Amino acid sequence: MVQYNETRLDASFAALSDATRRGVLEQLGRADASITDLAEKFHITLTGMKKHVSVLERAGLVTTEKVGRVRTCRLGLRALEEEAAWIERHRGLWSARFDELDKVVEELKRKEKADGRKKTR
Amino acid sequence: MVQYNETRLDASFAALSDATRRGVLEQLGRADASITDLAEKFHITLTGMKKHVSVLERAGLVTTEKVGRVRTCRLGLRALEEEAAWIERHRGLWSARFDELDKVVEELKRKEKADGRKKTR
DNA sequence: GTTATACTGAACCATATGGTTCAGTATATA
DNA sequence: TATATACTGAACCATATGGTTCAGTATAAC
Repeated sequence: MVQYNETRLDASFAALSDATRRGVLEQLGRADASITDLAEKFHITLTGMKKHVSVLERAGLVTTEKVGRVRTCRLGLRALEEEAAWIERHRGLWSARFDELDKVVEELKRKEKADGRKKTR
Repeated sequence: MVQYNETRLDASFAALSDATRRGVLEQLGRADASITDLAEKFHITLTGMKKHVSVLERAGLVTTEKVGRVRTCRLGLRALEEEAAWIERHRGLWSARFDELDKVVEELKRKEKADGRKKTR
């Protein structure tokens, strides 16, 4: 019954798939920054950085506020919760699946041993 | 000192940014499946599904094995560990950052109150 | 009032993505 | 051996991405 916003997951995983944008998030984790700050830090044009920030903003990972001529970027409040939930849920499925396989293997081993007489745990 | 494989993170977050591929992972969490199985399940062509599976495979999230004419897909062993680690690490930064802001706010409140005479914790 | 700063938007470019169709190849099945 | 199945690869299409340049607008500083 876990309900994910598929569209937002699309947007945020896509946002995370770029090293520059992950870097920006990391940076904003340390301090708020203007578009200019970020553009300089990552050696791309202002316009280029603006685009990255827009992507992060659309994904809800960053919020921005313009005061005077400066747009300040900060981490979004929502912050990776949904993404973490999705991944954790699937890590669960994953390991359940592997445990299951393990059990089958165990069972096979057990039977093999039993056939060879001795019963082991 | 945490070292991520940036290229792989790129690939796997990109792989996760598509709802069909997330569905495939979910499906493979329940049972292994052939390309045909998956293509039918998601109502796209064989060729289309093949591409999705290739993307997941390149990201290391899925492994496949061809026996006879059937290619069986299963979850990769690596399974989201790096992605989970990245996200968890940054959730940490995130909340540290917000705690910090909270502290500043607390401090401001405290001062305000102190100015109004009474000192509160 | 002029100039410098900080951003914004449009347009362009090369490449990638998600999908298709069509034409194979390889392997089972009858 | 003939036929059906399961995949594979090439080619195409529309749209998106990550980047640029260039031409603005708005605000601050002199």
